[in-house]
Amino acid sequence: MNIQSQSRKGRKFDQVIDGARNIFLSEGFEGASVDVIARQAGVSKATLYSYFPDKQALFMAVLNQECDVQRRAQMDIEFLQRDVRDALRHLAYSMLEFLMSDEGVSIFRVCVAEAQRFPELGRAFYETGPSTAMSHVAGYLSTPKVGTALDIDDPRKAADLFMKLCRGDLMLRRLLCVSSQATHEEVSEAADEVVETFMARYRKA
Amino acid sequence: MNIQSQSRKGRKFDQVIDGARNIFLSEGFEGASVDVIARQAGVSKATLYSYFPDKQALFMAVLNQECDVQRRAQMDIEFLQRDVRDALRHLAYSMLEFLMSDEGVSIFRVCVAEAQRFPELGRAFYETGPSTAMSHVAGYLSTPKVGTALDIDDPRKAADLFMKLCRGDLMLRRLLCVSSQATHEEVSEAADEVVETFMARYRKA
DNA sequence: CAAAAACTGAACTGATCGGTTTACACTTCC
DNA sequence: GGAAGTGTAAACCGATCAGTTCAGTTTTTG
Repeated sequence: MNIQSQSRKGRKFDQVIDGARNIFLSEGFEGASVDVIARQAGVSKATLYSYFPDKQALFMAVLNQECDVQRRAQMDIEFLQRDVRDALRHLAYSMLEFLMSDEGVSIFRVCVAEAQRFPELGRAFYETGPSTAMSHVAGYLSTPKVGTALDIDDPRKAADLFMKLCRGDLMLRRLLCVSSQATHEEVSEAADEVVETFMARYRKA
Repeated sequence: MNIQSQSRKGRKFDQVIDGARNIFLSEGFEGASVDVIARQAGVSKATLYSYFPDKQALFMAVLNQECDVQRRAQMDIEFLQRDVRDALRHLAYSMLEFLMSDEGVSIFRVCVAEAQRFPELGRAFYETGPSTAMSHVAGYLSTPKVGTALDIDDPRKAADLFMKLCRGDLMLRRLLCVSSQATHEEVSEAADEVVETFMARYRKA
């Protein structure tokens, strides 16, 4: 796929990352064995170790890439044009869709689990994920258009509220494997509730 | 301490549980070695295995006990008497104090991390922890006294909102080891914000 | 086509894992 | 004081772990 990585790092680099992601995200760091990763990647263990000095480096490489994915998956631009309520609804919906997806849940789970063991990891995840998402939301909430509809004094605090509203019981149940993937209806309903509460908090006096 | 467990299960039962809790909560299931647990507990490995058939049973025993602690740590009763705003503030503060404590963070971290590997665990934690807490809050929000101050149609949904408001950026940063334990001022300020937003959402029309 | 580079499979190392066994010591209680 | 019950330390087991080595095969490249 990636020409640069193929020429610089060998033909099977992407395979290794993909296999490692699958295993790490479902088994965690300690739970994932290098032999299993190599088998899943369709690659010999020697090849794997020609790319990465050790298991920990491979782990960090996988999660750094996942953080980038997360960052790139952020909001489309055209929603800015819409009516404020519609824009917020769209924002809440797409955020919930990501948070509730298999990938979103897995990344979060692993990062929380290993944050103590790998201090850089927790910080990197927080900054590329929740923190930049919050900044984007705060940026949108600072636009004049939003100012005409809502009375927001502290956009960062307001953005924090918006994110909080997205992380409700639905997500908690997902994280703890109490319920499986939510339906689109549930997500949509949750998004409605997010917007309703948010606008109630910041409506013009 | 516990006479029953001493007589039934041997003198060092509580030591084993305590040591195991320390190690499991900081290292996770896979990361914790039985030898280290035994050393931490000040007990021989043979003794440990005379109490528990295997590592997994010990793990579940520790976390079942922790779930009980969590349940018992729930709200005092006398706050019901107060002014609604004060009561909610007290509720938010004590909930935040627990969520942000070393113990609260550790339990949550481990349960999220191992929920996939131990399906019963995630459910048990959810039900003894967040779910019963939410029920208690919902119960309070259904009282006539609250009804005079707020216009709540769906107490469970309102309780979910209340919990959501408690799990904000502050807790996320704690979970991901971005920042260490919060000051009482930060917690107190966060509790104020919880109440303000909650009452704005459900104030009488 | 030939040399260089990438990859393979399998054997291997030394360490650690969960769990068992053994031979011995300390309490407790009749 | 002598069992019976409880705990200990350390050796031990087979399995698995992360990581290395190597002789040989495949792919790329010029």
